[in-house]
Amino acid sequence: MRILSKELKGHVGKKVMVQGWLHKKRLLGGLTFINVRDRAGLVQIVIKDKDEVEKLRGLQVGTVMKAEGTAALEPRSPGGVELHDAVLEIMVPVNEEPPVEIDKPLSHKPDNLDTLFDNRVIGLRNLQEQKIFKIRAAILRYVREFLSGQDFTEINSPKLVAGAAESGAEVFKLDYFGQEASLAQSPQLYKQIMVGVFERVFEIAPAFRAELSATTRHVSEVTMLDIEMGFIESHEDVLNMVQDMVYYVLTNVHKEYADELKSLNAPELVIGKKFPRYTVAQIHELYTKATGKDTTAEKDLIPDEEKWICEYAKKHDGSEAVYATHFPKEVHKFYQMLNPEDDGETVLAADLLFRGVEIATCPMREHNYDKMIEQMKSKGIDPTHPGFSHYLLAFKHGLPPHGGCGFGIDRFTEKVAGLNNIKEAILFPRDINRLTP
RNA sequence: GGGCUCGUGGUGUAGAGGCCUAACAUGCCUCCCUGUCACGGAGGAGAUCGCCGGUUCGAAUCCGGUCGAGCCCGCCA
Repeated sequence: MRILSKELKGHVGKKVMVQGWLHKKRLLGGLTFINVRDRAGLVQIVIKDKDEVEKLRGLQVGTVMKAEGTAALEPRSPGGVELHDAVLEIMVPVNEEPPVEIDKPLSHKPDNLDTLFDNRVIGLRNLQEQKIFKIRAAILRYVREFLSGQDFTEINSPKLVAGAAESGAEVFKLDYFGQEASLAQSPQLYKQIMVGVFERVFEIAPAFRAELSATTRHVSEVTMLDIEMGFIESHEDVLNMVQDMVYYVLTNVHKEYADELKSLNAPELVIGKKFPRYTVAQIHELYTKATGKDTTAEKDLIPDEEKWICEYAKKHDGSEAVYATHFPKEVHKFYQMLNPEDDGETVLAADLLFRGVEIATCPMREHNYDKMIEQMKSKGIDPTHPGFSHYLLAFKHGLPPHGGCGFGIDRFTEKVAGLNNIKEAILFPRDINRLTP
């Protein structure tokens, strides 16, 4: 029976068998140490028998192998336990040396990202790379845990959709059996429709953006966490729900993956249960005063302001997460609710910023059918388009006040792990000039 | 779409007109080594310096073009 590297200490003195990939060889003459990697980590195997060592001659890192030996307590061993008197069996010999090294950190310098991704298939076996994606998986696990605990139902909406675009982003067009279709750039319309079914829904899925953006925070295929919640009393309910979720995820991930985050040089987490909130106008004002660069005429936040306000909130409020609220109506989407408190000058939408980038947009939706039609028309959108007619049907037949968020999992993982480029947090990133591997 | 920057063995870097017959680290190969954990030691293979053209007695190095990549802005999330 196979046991895992982490289970070795429970079998001290017993004969055990491990399987995994050859990770490292250290030949000291009469004594050989090898590390074998399995899904739980590394196991050190000590070999004295010359014939056993000889089995590894010419074989490279990545060789799939089996080792049977005695688990022995050994304080000089990395994990305190190691395998002695091992008999090796090569399951899949590997003769080619790996294109990148897997036992020391790979370069994440901007100039080397191309090589990093070209060699991604093997590079992901690197223990440091693995940590990033273990953390990403934990983020998703805690998101699901939190939302399930709040009675949200996880849904899957179609990614092949009829032409219409629900936001300003460019879409990938494709031929759908002769009909014009596109890849979904957001599940926005479907998650709102599903509020009419389950009240509270969320989806974790790819969204496709055909923007010609080449920055450290844009990719063509993103993983979005989309949440929508019905029967809210105010925009505050949305902001609080997302805030509580982010707090839950961050604190748990930092507890479970403290060692990994440290070894990735991720920054210390600075956060409280309540995230500070600043209006867009306040941010413009504070930024202009602090930097001398006048942004008060801007509608949206400029990237440098997003960075700046996060630094400010970290120092001033002890929080690396901060809400930018009260976006001017000029940047609003037709499905977002205008703020009744200022006659619709601003929109009930807020951006969640974390460590300098926008992580999520958290608006309240317009749920009144007639107002929706009106807002669509004012944005030049045809409500009778097949991409919208079904959507509007849900409103006609009753949607409660609702709101939610579109939350970028890739950006969030990037920032949690202390990375500098969204692509480093994606297994196989897609951007304007990368479609492989 | 606009601006700026970078392409040197598999990988990461140094070299910035002649010292380059291109250096260092790591990885790989051979040998030595019984507690390594970035093992150590000795030796070896591996790059026409992205590509094309130009300037020059002489180009990895300067210039032009081209291809590839990165970063910022815009757009967007």
